[in-house]
Amino acid sequence: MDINDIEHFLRLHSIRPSHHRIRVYQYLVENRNHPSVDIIYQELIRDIPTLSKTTLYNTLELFLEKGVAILITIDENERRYDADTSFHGHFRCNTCGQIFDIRLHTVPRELESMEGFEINESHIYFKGLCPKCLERGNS
Amino acid sequence: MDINDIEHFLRLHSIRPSHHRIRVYQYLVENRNHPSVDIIYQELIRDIPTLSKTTLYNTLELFLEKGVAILITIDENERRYDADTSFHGHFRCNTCGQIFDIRLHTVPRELESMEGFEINESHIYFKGLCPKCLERGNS
DNA sequence: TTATTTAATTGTAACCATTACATACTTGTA
DNA sequence: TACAAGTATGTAATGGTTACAATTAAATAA
Repeated sequence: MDINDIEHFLRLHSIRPSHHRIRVYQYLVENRNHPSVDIIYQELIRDIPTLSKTTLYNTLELFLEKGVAILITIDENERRYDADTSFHGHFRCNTCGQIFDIRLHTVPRELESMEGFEINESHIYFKGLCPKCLERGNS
Repeated sequence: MDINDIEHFLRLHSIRPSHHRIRVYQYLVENRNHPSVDIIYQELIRDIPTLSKTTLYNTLELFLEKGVAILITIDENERRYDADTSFHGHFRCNTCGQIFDIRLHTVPRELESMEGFEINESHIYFKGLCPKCLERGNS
């Protein structure tokens, strides 16, 4: 996704495409690693030495509001973000901490017990051990 | 659930039933409100004036390890606990903050894309507006 | 029961992600 | 160019959680 596309995309979602916002969104799109604020910060600060963490928090909060990113709370300690807003699940390895996307076949429609509720977000989280860490632990 | 039953239950899960542990577990069982640490603390401190928050954190961490409670991370700001360890979903109202249990019919078995993973926990979270807040907002 | 060992609890301080807020800077528009 | 509105910055505060050393309680054996 090139800069112009990102600019256009952000505008489409009524987000003014400032330099920083473009860079943050670009990072999210190109790195599907469900990064924490600190990971994004450490990565971008190398190119944008004046970047502040408050700006990151503001920008990410704006992305959530405008619906171009989602918040993942699978980690108890810090928030993680994902530019893939389509419905999918996540798996976190309890050893290495990595977060994997899980393609979901059966979209949960538990509407029976949820009449009268307005559902805006659905999240499915799995936790356990990823193949690499499993292998490492067995050897 | 009376004190002796709780004591026995904790022992069964290799948890030494100290006074505080019994009280904490009793609170969790009798109050299915998915409390935060602070809520439990405010409630128990009235009866146990010497209770410390560190003890609460230690106790709840032990409960998680031993599998007699689960951690709910549906709230971005604080951890919540549930003595109901059977598989069920949760709904959080974005207005009043209340957390509801959701009975799930279709247990997610997304095993296709998850071969090689060891799954220890599954969580399903919904967020939106509860009936009461919806009604209040419309009037 | 008493002595002894081990485990549980406490209180304080530290930690760290997140937020508040006032200031400074950019950008868009006339 | 000048103005207004929107963005970004840095510092300090907030608040949930953790580390740790000291104290207290519980379990076991003599």
